[in-house]
Amino acid sequence: MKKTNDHQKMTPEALALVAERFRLLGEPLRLNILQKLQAGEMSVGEITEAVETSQPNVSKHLKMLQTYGVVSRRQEGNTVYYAIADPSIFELCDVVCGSLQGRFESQYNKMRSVFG
Amino acid sequence: MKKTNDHQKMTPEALALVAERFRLLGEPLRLNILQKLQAGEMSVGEITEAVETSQPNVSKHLKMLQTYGVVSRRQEGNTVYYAIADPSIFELCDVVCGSLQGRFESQYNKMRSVFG
DNA sequence: TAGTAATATAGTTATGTAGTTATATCAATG
DNA sequence: CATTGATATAACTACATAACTATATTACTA
Repeated sequence: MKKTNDHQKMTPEALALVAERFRLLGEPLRLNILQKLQAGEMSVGEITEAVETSQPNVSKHLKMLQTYGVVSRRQEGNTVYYAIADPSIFELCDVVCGSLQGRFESQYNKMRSVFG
Repeated sequence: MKKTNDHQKMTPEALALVAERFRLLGEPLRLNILQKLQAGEMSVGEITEAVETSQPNVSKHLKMLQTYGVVSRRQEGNTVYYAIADPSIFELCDVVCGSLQGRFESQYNKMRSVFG
């Protein structure tokens, strides 16, 4: 695992692709769907039941996620199963969670140093 | 460094916070600004010159980035300097870049296996 | 082949936000 | 204290998109 850190050389196109990926993950419902899928493959119906919105809405977001290669689609008879295709998204979530946690902790410590 | 993988237990609020962070990074101009700042602290004027848009637009995005704790703000006389406050964003970019690269490579290999 | 179930698409509305121009704030300087 | 320079805010426009309802597609089944 080597560090790259050569972002200075990112072309505008590459930058747009990265932004696109972030924007894809920047919707609570999509994150929610991905989170449910982390336990394993699910049908559209199951997903619709798990997250609380309409089935067409779920289908729309699933389509986006598939278009960008984040989930895979498998049809079996009448029902369609989606699954995580790119597990790196969970790595991303972990990093963000860590960052947010650190942020809240530092705010907490500031409060402690004032009140404690 | 331990693996968490307990996303099942994420509350809707936490999920919204994570999505918010992704959305913040999901704008090419903001990513561009952050990329420029990776070299070190810069004034608003310098940033405006580096990325190509109006100064008010830059100020607006800088404000968002600061609000969410991604950059810090330091005023010296008339000019204001911004700097990266949360380097984890570059880690995020690295992960995304790796994922995208893998995706293109696999498509490339598919093409090769068809045409080659 | 008619009917039903599962998923996808179309069309619409409402909301968010990126970018622009004009203006305000604020600090230095004459 | 008027002016200039640096940054921030306000008001606006244009566009993207999330969610909804209605409908279409597709596969199974009686």
